[in-house]
Amino acid sequence: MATRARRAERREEPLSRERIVEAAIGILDTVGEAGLTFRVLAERLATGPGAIYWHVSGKDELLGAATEVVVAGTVLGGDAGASPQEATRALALRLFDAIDAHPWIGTQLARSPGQSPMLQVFEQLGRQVQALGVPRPARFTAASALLNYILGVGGQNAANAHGQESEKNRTEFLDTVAATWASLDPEEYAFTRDVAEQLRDHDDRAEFLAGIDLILAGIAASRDERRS
Amino acid sequence: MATRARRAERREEPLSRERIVEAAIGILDTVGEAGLTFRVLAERLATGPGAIYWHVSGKDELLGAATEVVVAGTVLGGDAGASPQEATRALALRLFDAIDAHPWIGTQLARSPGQSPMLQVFEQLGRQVQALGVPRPARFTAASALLNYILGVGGQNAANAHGQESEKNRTEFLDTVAATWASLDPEEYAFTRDVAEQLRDHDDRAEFLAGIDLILAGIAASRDERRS
DNA sequence: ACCTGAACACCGTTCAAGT
DNA sequence: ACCTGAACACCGTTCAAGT
Repeated sequence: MATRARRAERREEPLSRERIVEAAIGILDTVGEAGLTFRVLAERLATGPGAIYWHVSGKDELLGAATEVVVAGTVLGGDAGASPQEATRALALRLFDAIDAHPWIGTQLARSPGQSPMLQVFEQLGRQVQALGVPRPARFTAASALLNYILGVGGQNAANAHGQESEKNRTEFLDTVAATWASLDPEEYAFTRDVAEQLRDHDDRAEFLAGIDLILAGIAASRDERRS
Repeated sequence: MATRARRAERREEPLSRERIVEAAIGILDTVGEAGLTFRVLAERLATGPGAIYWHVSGKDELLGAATEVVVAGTVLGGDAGASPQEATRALALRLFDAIDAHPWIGTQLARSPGQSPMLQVFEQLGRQVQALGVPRPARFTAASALLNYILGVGGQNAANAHGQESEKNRTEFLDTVAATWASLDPEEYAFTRDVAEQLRDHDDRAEFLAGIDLILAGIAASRDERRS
């Protein structure tokens, strides 16, 4: 019996790059990066592992394609009437939320240097930097600083495996970290101990945004200094 | 014949956590992260894979320990007479160079959230932030911004697999990227195309430092704003 | 053209057996 | 206490064979 006929019987669509990437995203979001296996993916798609290789060259491309889909969906769509500062903050927050919802892109974004997903982010950041009035030679540095900061936070979020959904686990987690920090060697970790207390009512999102604002302030300061 | 006697005959030291971590660093530096295998590591140590598990709980701990050794060696040792700005820049540069020499710590640093290596960096950055005169409640944000930026750049350096040692390959690589950027869709990638030319004489280290300066400028601006 | 699934060449990790 | 190395349970990827 032909494959097509069997699929039709089970009311399944034929295999396609798009369906494969979609299924991969589903697995990544639910089971995490370590859970994405060609065998698991093949099972979910009701086929064998080899079939996937007809549509996708390997795991790297698959992860890249998955990242591209998610990033493309979050990078665009800013408010047209917003100021450059507001637009930058909004873009950064959209990326933060995307990484929060799909922690694996935090790892993946950093791994695709000149690749499409990172370039998409860089492009949008660069446009805002330009709109901020940064002179041409300083734009690359400003956009890169924003990008690298976002990538850094993204990597942290991915590493922290934000899997602990509930708010309770969240505060529990922060309490544990705060307690650990407070118990560090007083001489070796004087600063860390000193700020440990602040960690208990810590809002990742707000903290992320505060970092963006710091860089934006630096951009503004450098720009104004040049003018005078 | 006892193991000890055999080792003595071959003039080998006995296995130890320290020797294992040292050997792992050697492999990581030469063959890269993918080249570090328990079988390869065991061969280099003239033993079986299982022996390593007596001294180290697993691969994660091994990578963590290797990162800790390298980071501990680079985080300390700043000039005592330097200003906080200079000290911050020097610390950041030391980290940049360490990541450049051992690209794998770029990946690894990001993966150890509350772990020792990251905390060591955070602590040193925090001390400089404090020395910069940043008020207490703003210190955490400032230190985090610096840290996340450094982690972001580190991840990029690791991804770019700076393996291409020679200077020639370096400029060749930049030329290729610049050419790729210049050929992007003019509407979709207007900004990236515009800055592509700057990429040809691009100094990673200087660019990294410029980003640090941007954040330092932001920190100074925020601090002074609060004062007035 | 597209799919199947056994097979290959690897992993990290375990563990009975040795010294 | 420490080491050995075969064995286990996985990987990503390939490929002859099918439809």
